[in-house]
Amino acid sequence: MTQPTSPDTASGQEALPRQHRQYTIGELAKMFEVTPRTIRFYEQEGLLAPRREGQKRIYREKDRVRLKLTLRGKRLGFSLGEIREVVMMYDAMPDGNARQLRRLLEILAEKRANLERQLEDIRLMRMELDDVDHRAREVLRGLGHEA
Amino acid sequence: MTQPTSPDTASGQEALPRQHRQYTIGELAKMFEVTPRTIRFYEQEGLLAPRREGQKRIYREKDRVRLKLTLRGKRLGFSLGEIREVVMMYDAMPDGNARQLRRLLEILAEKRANLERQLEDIRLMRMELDDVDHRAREVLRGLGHEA
DNA sequence: CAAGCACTTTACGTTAACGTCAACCTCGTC
DNA sequence: GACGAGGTTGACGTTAACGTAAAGTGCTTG
Repeated sequence: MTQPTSPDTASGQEALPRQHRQYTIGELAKMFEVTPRTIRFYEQEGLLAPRREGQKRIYREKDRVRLKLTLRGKRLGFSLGEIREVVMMYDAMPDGNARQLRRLLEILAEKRANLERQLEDIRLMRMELDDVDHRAREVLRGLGHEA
Repeated sequence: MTQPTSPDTASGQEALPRQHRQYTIGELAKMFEVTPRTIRFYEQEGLLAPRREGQKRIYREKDRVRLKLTLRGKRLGFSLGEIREVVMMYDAMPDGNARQLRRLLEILAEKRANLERQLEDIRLMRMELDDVDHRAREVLRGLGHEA
């Protein structure tokens, strides 16, 4: 278990304004607790596009943020394809045509609806966990009082 | 698109107290918008254990609830294995020994932590969606004013 | 009774998201 | 100059969660 650098307070070189900070694939990997393989895979899937220095990949702040968003999306159960849809359209926005933008708004509405349902699911599951928890504690109390 | 019966207001035979209501695999499938194959698979994975009437599976209220919880868990990104852990321990509770119960409480704590992180993720992603949404609308407004 | 429908089991196929391994560069350093 | 610690590109393996197809059972309906 090598201590991963906090992905948001990333320092290492303290004095560097994180704006210009660059990362190797291994650094990013440790930072987010994924493997380099995963990061390369995301690139292959069109989610990242780091610059190259010779053969090596060089990640900049923007790439780090993308990776962060990607992983957050994954934790929420979105597929890489879905994540790509939003992330890429976001990038293409400034010069996007109206149809593209409207399509983007549609997608966003979908995602949002999805999130709302998840919120409700979480609320319900919390209540159920509470319930199970209470019962379990009561049974435990009972066991304590006998034999 | 065959209208699925609402899984919570399930009626069909109006006058039956849902306590004793029984379901075929197809009914449950439509109700929750999954395929029979999925339901059989969940059984094979130890998440359901319907009674048999001859060869056919007969689902009772308890089974329906289990399926509902299972699907909710899935929407929250839990694996079938994780879901089974909780659901099975819940069932084993009344006669569970102390070690089992403590283990259950541990698992519940884990799940809960997971949910809390998801809540935070949702909060953050909402903000980002809001952001992208605003930008997109502004760009659209801009396009409207020219050409 | 034949047809059709819903159910059954068995078994192989598929997809997403990586893991794993081989074979290769390239740098700093001992 | 050998070496270890990083990096690189293939290419094949793996797992979860089903899909799909084949072949059979059982009811009930024209």
